[in-house]
Amino acid sequence: MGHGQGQGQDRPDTRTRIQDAATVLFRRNGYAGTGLKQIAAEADAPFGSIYHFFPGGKQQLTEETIRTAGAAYSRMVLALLDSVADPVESVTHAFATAADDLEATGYADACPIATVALEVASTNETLRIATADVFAEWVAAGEQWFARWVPDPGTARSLAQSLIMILEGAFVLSRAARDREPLRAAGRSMAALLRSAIEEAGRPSE
Amino acid sequence: MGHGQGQGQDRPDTRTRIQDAATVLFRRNGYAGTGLKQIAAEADAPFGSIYHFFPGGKQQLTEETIRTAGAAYSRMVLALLDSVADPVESVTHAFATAADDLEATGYADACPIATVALEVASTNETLRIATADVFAEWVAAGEQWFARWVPDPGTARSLAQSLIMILEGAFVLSRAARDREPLRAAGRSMAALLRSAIEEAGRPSE
DNA sequence: GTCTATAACTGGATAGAC
DNA sequence: GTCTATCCAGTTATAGAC
Repeated sequence: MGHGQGQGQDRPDTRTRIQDAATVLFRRNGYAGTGLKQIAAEADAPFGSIYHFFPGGKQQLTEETIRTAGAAYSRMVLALLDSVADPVESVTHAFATAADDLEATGYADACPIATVALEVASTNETLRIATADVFAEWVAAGEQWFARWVPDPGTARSLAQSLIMILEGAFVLSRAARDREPLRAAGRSMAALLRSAIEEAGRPSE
Repeated sequence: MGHGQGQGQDRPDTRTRIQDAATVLFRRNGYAGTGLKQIAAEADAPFGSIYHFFPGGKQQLTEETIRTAGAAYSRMVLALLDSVADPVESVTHAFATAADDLEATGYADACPIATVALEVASTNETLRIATADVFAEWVAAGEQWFARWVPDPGTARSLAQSLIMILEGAFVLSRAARDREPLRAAGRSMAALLRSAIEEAGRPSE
């Protein structure tokens, strides 16, 4: 090993730890509910390091967190959807997994950006656009995924939007009730929606 | 006119103004993002009146706001659903109205409790339960409404949950993008879901 | 019951030592 | 680059005059 960024301990660098801590805290406590001092403590980093790595302060840290966590979440969900061959079973399995994961984390780890998205929608234009960009990427990725089984692009897009929306809404209800049932019901509805769309595509001459 | 609560001006009493202001501000800026001083200013009430009428402070004010606004929103949506005879058209019309209302308010006035619900789900047990109670009442009311057209109670309940979830998720995406399209897509999906359920109920012997 | 002043604390942001 | 001390505006909450 040379010198420089060798840490002896096997942990990420300060900048990464700050961003990871911010991701966790924003997801659980929201934007206004999370303090920079709290982030520094959770990251085990000195307070000043936040402004060293993120000169734009809380807004810059939050924007990078939204975009990074949003992209990571998209990859995670797509990998989950690709782990099952049949599309309807795949959607059902994805919602069931989300329900179990949510319960396993004490109903804390749902969507990484939804709380912040609602908080900033009317209060911070820069962050609002960041959340909008993330959702737009999710819809585009979902549209590509559904296009494998539903030829009409408009239908595929509508299915992708619906999956994201019903998942987001289910997260709200499941977290509030501390109950997996809403997420499971969401999975059943999304499966039904996809099944109908595939059937519809099977008989185009109507 | 006698004496006592005659105000000369025709405006609600102080307590009501405080609660109304809190409803508006929580909906737009969230729980942590709204200060009591801001609420007092918006209500045109002295700061001390908040603690006079709500001795439990911010938490008590928020809890009463969640429950009151939640019940009012439920009545509003049900009245909207009852304004059209055909159930599928009714659902479509309700989502279209929500989309237009959201756009008309600068994408600010969506669900009155969703932002707060996500913020408090992991941080304040009293408020988390208040939001859960409101959502449970919404599901129960929706179940009764769908039961008029779908005999199976489980299906009616699932439809009610799905409507609320897809509406909540659509609010998140529409507010983030400042675009009515997600809410419109949500309306189409919910209409499709209901149509399938009604058809299913029409041929019970399968 | 109305309203003001202030206490006690936490927020984001900055300056500057090392 | 790391870390501490501090500033000032903001928060919730309370005390007490009127």
